[in-house]
Amino acid sequence: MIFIGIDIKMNKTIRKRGRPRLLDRDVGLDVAARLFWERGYEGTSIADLTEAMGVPPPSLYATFGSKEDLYRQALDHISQRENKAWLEAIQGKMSAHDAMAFFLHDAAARFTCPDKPRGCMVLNAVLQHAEKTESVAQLVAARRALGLQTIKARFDRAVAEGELAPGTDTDALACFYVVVVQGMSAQACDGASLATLKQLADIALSAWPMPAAHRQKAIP
Amino acid sequence: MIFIGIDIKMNKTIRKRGRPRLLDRDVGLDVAARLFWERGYEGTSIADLTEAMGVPPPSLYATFGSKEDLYRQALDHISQRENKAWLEAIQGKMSAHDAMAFFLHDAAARFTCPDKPRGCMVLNAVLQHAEKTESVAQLVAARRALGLQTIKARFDRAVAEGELAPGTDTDALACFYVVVVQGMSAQACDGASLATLKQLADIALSAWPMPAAHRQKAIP
DNA sequence: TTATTATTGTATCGATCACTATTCAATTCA
DNA sequence: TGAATTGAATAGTGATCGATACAATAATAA
Repeated sequence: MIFIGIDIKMNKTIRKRGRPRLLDRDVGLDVAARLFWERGYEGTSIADLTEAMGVPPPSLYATFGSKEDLYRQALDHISQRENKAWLEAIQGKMSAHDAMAFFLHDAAARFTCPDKPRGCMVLNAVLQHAEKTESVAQLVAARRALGLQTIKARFDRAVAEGELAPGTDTDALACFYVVVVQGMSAQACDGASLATLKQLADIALSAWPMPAAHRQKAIP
Repeated sequence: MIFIGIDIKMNKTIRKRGRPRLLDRDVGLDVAARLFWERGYEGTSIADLTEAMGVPPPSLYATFGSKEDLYRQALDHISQRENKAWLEAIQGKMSAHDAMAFFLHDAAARFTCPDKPRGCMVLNAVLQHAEKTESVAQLVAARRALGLQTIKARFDRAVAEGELAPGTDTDALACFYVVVVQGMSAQACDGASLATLKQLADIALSAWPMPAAHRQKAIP
């Protein structure tokens, strides 16, 4: 007899009573995330999802709830995988400048990875949308806002640590780099190459504010 | 008797024989453009459009063809209005730097105009989409590519005129500024203020390449 | 075994999608 | 005036949308 169960909190197990599920949750989320990433929320139908997962609709609904619930879970699923590296860089010990350099170049690489959809699943998602998709739009917008806040917090730290001049407008600077990565995502969707994205990442980094001591007019 | 006709090429007029049309073409395009702009292509239904125009579906189809045709025409309609100012700036006599400054600040103003949808109708449109929307995606992608090409051409001119150093990577530089305006559009959709967009436009302009004579390391 | 429970598989549900066949009304031309 | 022409208005088309009702199936519990 094969024991199948799910560990929940301290060795406590729950044995399933009824017929076992055909659909593995993580596999389903991988499939869903890929489709949503590629086609967007409105562009992905339940039929697309069930076909790709190889299960009938009731299985999908039993496992994930509604289409919106599935989208939310797929976002969480992918975010954990995609945000890990740059989040550690941003919140780690390297300088804010180096962290942003890593952030942009890492994004360039991820946005053009051959075995994934182009661009970012979140950055350009549900910007234009039907009224009935408002709640989903707010969902992704909140994630974008979280990213912006994370970067601003790092810049605030850089000001506190003296890397950036006191009085630096960290809101605007954070928004600038989010705008850059957001535009990079869009350009990746339009087919921009890794090389192009890396070049413009460097251009964006050249806008890094100089310490006050070294500030001067560029053109005499 | 009231004469109603359409002037076509040199005073030649066409008198309509049948029942006059209820739907004015330009009014319909204004309505359609606004809806597509706000909700995107997939997020706007024919029912939305006919209701907003106040005409039944057959009138819409008689005037504009298909939904995709209408989208294309609405794009043309809006593009003429929205692109005029910055296109003249880019192709006019002012320096490439000043033209880009105008371009970005004009975009910031247009993307946050209170009586229009936020952001740009084209820049963030149909990036993620269903397979059946592929032709529409290519339509807007081609428009974005045209904008990119226009800016690159201006930078090439700036190199030829000596404003930019010989050997400047105009492709990457053009892509950078397109990325910035594209990200600005996305941030505008997310609610960024005019002031914020203008600030980050200035940051983006600070990445403008210095003439070779004045180039130096920013941090010792 | 028998009962209980949960999930699968099938066949949808009503609503909405883009789109149109048909009929009626309004205009011009002869 | 009457015929021809053209668009409006009604009422749909089949397809697809997200989501489910229902019954057969497969597991555990008693």
